[in-house]
Amino acid sequence: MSPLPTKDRLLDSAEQLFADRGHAETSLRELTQAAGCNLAAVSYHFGSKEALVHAVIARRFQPINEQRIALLDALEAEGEPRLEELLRAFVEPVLRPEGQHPSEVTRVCKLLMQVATMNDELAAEYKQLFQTTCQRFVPAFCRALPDIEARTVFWRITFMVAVVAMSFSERDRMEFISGGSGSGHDADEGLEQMIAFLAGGLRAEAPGGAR
Amino acid sequence: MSPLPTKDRLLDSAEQLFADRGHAETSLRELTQAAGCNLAAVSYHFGSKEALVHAVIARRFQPINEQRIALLDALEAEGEPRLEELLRAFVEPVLRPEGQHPSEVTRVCKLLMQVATMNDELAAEYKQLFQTTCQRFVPAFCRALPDIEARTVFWRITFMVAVVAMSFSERDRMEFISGGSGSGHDADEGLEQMIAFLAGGLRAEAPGGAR
DNA sequence: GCACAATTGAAACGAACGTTTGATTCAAAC
DNA sequence: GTTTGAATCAAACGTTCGTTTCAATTGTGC
Repeated sequence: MSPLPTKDRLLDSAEQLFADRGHAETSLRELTQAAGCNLAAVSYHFGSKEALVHAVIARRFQPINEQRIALLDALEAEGEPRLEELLRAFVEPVLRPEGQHPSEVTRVCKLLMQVATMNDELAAEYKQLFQTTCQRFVPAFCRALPDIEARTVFWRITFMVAVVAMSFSERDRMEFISGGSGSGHDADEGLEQMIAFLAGGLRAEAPGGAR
Repeated sequence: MSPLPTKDRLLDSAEQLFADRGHAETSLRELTQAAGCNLAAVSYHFGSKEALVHAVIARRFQPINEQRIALLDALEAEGEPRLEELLRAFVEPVLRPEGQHPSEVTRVCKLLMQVATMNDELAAEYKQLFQTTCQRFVPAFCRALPDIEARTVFWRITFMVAVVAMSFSERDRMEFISGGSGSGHDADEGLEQMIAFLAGGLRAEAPGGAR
């Protein structure tokens, strides 16, 4: 009937439900029912609900950051990367992850948002998954923007993180914004639009000069 | 002892706790204890926990959007506003709300994020609070960016919304990004940095041309 | 065919949840 | 001084939660 083992079905159902309504509002009973397995399977395979949450998050975020680092390595092997190349290496693993269906992008971005919103002691553990990415990309962005002082670059990377995490966390936000006349369902177009937007923002005239 | 009436103390404590860990993970027992009142006070003054959540959100978001519309009215009374002026009218009510302590900015942005993450049928009700703002600002941004086609402007407004809602939702994100060497605790500087970044992104060369 | 470990199943556990109840307090109106 | 209505309180309600238990089932090496 179900080709996947119980552990994977649990991860899949949990990801879906956690992204849709948050882990706090998802009970193990509806989760295990969606996965087609017994309630006790969560304790058996993961130990606790909290451990399942962690497994769901790590399963998605680790590959994203590994892919980011790999792309950055490839870029830096050929010299100093241009800003747009850096942006592509940073954004593409989220918006066009390898071997993954585009319909999963919204789900992953919802998880990203929820982790960013967390304030528990748990959150620190999840955010550590992004530490290496930060340590590698922040200096690279600074080098790609030599005319902009570091403090301004830090601000703008903060803004960039918000764009990457939140823009695709809801399929219909662009439809709401445009009043129904435009929908942002094309992930490839969204990627190019996002890179262009971020490049413009990162390279913008420093505040004070622009007024 | 406590100068504020129970209803207001409940709203204040609820806002604080909802922002910190989310409404689903906040029990009415700890909430009423923080507010220094009885457990039944929530039912008495609001009817239900859900109604309290709604009251907390509406109390912050309604003034923000009213202030946005008022600023936009003032701008358009003097002709066609420039892009930076539009941005200021859109961002300032969030980052520098009138008669409010700057320490509350983070709290409000956390609420903004959580509403953006919601997928319940409730969420639609909350997002309706932003409908008028959308209907007024989106055409204004399109007029301020005559060289950029509407579809691209819609994408970029989506990105802008992410920046405004999420960038200040955590006090220490910039510190994490900068590796500890920079902190984004100055709301005034953040406002100017954000406007400059958004202006650059909104005016950027259209995707495809920039490659 | 048998022993054995891994996995699944139904049922129950205590704890915590949102809500309701009914008595009590308290200040203003008459 | 009495009445009245709003506000607060402690206590209990039924439900749902995550977790545990232990028997039943399954698959595998011998």
